[in-house]
Amino acid sequence: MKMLTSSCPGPGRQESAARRRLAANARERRRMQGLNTAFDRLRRVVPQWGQDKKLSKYETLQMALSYIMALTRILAERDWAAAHCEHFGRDHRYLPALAAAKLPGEPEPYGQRLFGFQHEPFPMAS
DNA sequence: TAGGCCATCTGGTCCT
DNA sequence: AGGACCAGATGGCCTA
Repeated sequence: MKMLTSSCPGPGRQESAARRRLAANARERRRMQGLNTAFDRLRRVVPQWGQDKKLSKYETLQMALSYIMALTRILAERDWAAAHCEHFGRDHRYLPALAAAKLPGEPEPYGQRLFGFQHEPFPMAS
Protein backbone atom coordinates (compact mmCIF):
# COMPACT_ATOMS: atom_id res chain seq x y z
CA MET A 1 0.00 0.00 0.00
CA LYS A 2 1.34 3.38 -1.02
CA MET A 3 2.15 5.79 1.80
CA LEU A 4 0.39 9.16 1.70
CA THR A 5 2.71 12.16 1.53
CA SER A 6 2.22 15.89 1.97
CA SER A 7 1.99 16.24 -1.79
CA CYS A 8 -0.89 13.82 -1.75
CA PRO A 9 -3.70 15.15 0.42
CA GLY A 10 -6.48 12.65 0.71
CA PRO A 11 -9.12 11.26 3.01
CA GLY A 12 -6.58 9.08 4.83
CA ARG A 13 -4.39 12.04 5.62
CA GLN A 14 -7.35 14.16 6.71
CA GLU A 15 -8.47 11.34 8.94
CA SER A 16 -5.02 11.10 10.48
CA ALA A 17 -4.92 14.85 11.09
CA ALA A 18 -8.34 14.74 12.73
CA ARG A 19 -7.22 11.84 14.93
CA ARG A 20 -4.09 13.74 16.00
CA ARG A 21 -6.16 16.81 16.76
CA LEU A 22 -8.52 14.80 18.97
CA ALA A 23 -5.56 13.21 20.75
CA ALA A 24 -4.02 16.65 21.29
CA ASN A 25 -7.33 17.91 22.71
CA ALA A 26 -7.45 14.99 25.13
CA ARG A 27 -3.86 15.62 26.23
CA GLU A 28 -4.59 19.30 26.73
CA ARG A 29 -7.66 18.42 28.81
CA ARG A 30 -5.57 16.11 30.98
CA ARG A 31 -2.87 18.74 31.32
CA MET A 32 -5.39 21.36 32.45
CA GLN A 33 -6.96 18.87 34.85
CA GLY A 34 -3.51 18.30 36.35
CA LEU A 35 -3.08 22.02 36.68
CA ASN A 36 -6.47 22.31 38.40
CA THR A 37 -5.58 19.48 40.78
CA ALA A 38 -2.48 21.43 41.72
CA PHE A 39 -4.60 24.54 42.31
CA ASP A 40 -6.97 22.53 44.54
CA ARG A 41 -4.03 21.25 46.59
CA LEU A 42 -2.73 24.78 46.91
CA ARG A 43 -6.19 26.00 48.01
CA ARG A 44 -6.23 23.42 50.78
CA VAL A 45 -2.96 24.58 52.33
CA VAL A 46 -3.59 28.28 51.96
CA PRO A 47 -5.62 30.03 54.70
CA GLN A 48 -9.22 30.92 53.82
CA TRP A 49 -10.41 33.00 56.71
CA GLY A 50 -14.20 32.72 56.76
CA GLN A 51 -14.33 32.43 52.96
CA ASP A 52 -17.34 30.30 52.10
CA LYS A 53 -16.71 30.71 48.38
CA LYS A 54 -13.67 28.95 46.97
CA LEU A 55 -10.80 31.15 45.89
CA SER A 56 -10.38 31.73 42.19
CA LYS A 57 -7.10 30.66 40.60
CA TYR A 58 -5.86 34.21 40.61
CA GLU A 59 -6.85 34.71 44.26
CA THR A 60 -5.24 31.40 45.18
CA LEU A 61 -1.93 32.54 43.71
CA GLN A 62 -2.22 35.90 45.48
CA MET A 63 -3.03 34.21 48.78
CA ALA A 64 -0.17 31.74 48.39
CA LEU A 65 2.17 34.67 47.84
CA SER A 66 0.88 36.49 50.95
CA TYR A 67 1.06 33.26 52.94
CA ILE A 68 4.65 32.50 51.97
CA MET A 69 5.69 36.05 52.75
CA ALA A 70 3.94 35.88 56.14
CA LEU A 71 5.60 32.57 56.99
CA THR A 72 8.95 33.96 55.95
CA ARG A 73 8.33 36.88 58.27
CA ILE A 74 7.39 34.56 61.14
CA LEU A 75 10.59 32.59 60.67
CA ALA A 76 12.62 35.75 60.63
CA GLU A 77 10.87 37.00 63.78
CA ARG A 78 11.34 33.64 65.45
CA ASP A 79 15.03 33.67 64.64
CA TRP A 80 15.21 37.12 66.10
CA ALA A 81 13.33 35.98 69.21
CA ALA A 82 15.54 32.91 69.54
CA ALA A 83 18.57 35.10 69.48
CA HIS A 84 17.13 37.43 72.12
CA CYS A 85 14.87 35.27 74.27
CA GLU A 86 15.58 31.68 75.19
CA HIS A 87 11.93 30.81 75.98
CA PHE A 88 10.52 31.86 72.58
CA GLY A 89 13.33 30.15 70.81
CA ARG A 90 12.58 26.76 72.37
CA ASP A 91 8.80 26.63 72.80
CA HIS A 92 6.80 26.70 69.52
CA ARG A 93 3.53 25.62 71.20
CA TYR A 94 2.50 29.21 71.66
CA LEU A 95 2.18 29.77 67.90
CA PRO A 96 -1.35 28.37 67.21
CA ALA A 97 -2.74 30.12 70.28
CA LEU A 98 -1.09 33.32 69.24
CA ALA A 99 -2.50 33.05 65.72
CA ALA A 100 -6.05 32.57 67.06
CA ALA A 101 -5.76 35.25 69.72
CA LYS A 102 -7.64 38.51 69.32
CA LEU A 103 -5.78 41.45 70.62
CA PRO A 104 -7.83 44.07 72.46
CA GLY A 105 -9.36 46.47 70.00
CA GLU A 106 -8.51 44.29 67.01
CA PRO A 107 -11.48 43.14 64.88
CA GLU A 108 -9.80 39.94 63.70
CA PRO A 109 -7.39 37.35 65.09
CA TYR A 110 -3.68 38.04 64.91
CA GLY A 111 -3.19 35.16 62.49
CA GLN A 112 -5.86 36.45 60.13
CA ARG A 113 -4.24 39.83 60.12
CA LEU A 114 -0.86 38.25 59.51
CA PHE A 115 -1.98 35.98 56.66
CA GLY A 116 -4.82 38.16 55.47
CA PHE A 117 -5.34 38.20 51.74
CA GLN A 118 -4.26 41.50 50.37
CA HIS A 119 -5.50 42.19 46.94
CA GLU A 120 -2.39 43.57 45.39
CA PRO A 121 -2.67 42.71 41.75
CA PHE A 122 0.33 41.27 39.98
CA PRO A 123 1.64 43.60 37.37
CA MET A 124 -0.22 42.51 34.29
CA ALA A 125 1.09 43.04 30.83
CA SER A 126 -1.29 45.46 29.15
C1' DT B 1 -28.06 41.71 31.71
C1' DA B 2 -23.12 42.59 32.27
C1' DG B 3 -19.05 40.86 34.15
C1' DG B 4 -16.17 37.27 36.23
C1' DC B 5 -14.56 32.70 36.13
C1' DC B 6 -13.93 28.51 34.00
C1' DA B 7 -13.43 24.47 30.58
C1' DT B 8 -12.47 23.31 26.12
C1' DC B 9 -10.80 23.71 21.46
C1' DT B 10 -7.31 25.24 18.47
C1' DG B 11 -3.04 26.64 16.19
C1' DG B 12 1.65 27.95 17.04
C1' DT B 13 6.25 27.07 18.98
C1' DC B 14 9.78 24.47 21.09
C1' DC B 15 11.87 20.17 22.41
C1' DT B 16 13.06 15.19 22.20
C1' DA C 1 6.60 12.92 14.20
C1' DG C 2 4.67 13.54 18.38
C1' DG C 3 4.30 15.53 23.00
C1' DA C 4 4.32 19.58 26.18
C1' DC C 5 3.31 24.14 26.83
C1' DC C 6 1.15 28.43 25.79
C1' DA C 7 -2.17 32.01 24.48
C1' DG C 8 -6.35 33.42 22.04
C1' DA C 9 -11.19 32.46 21.01
C1' DT C 10 -15.53 30.84 22.38
C1' DG C 11 -19.39 29.46 24.97
C1' DG C 12 -21.53 28.08 29.46
C1' DC C 13 -22.60 29.01 34.23
C1' DC C 14 -23.22 31.96 38.12
C1' DT C 15 -23.94 36.21 40.71
C1' DA C 16 -24.85 41.10 41.70
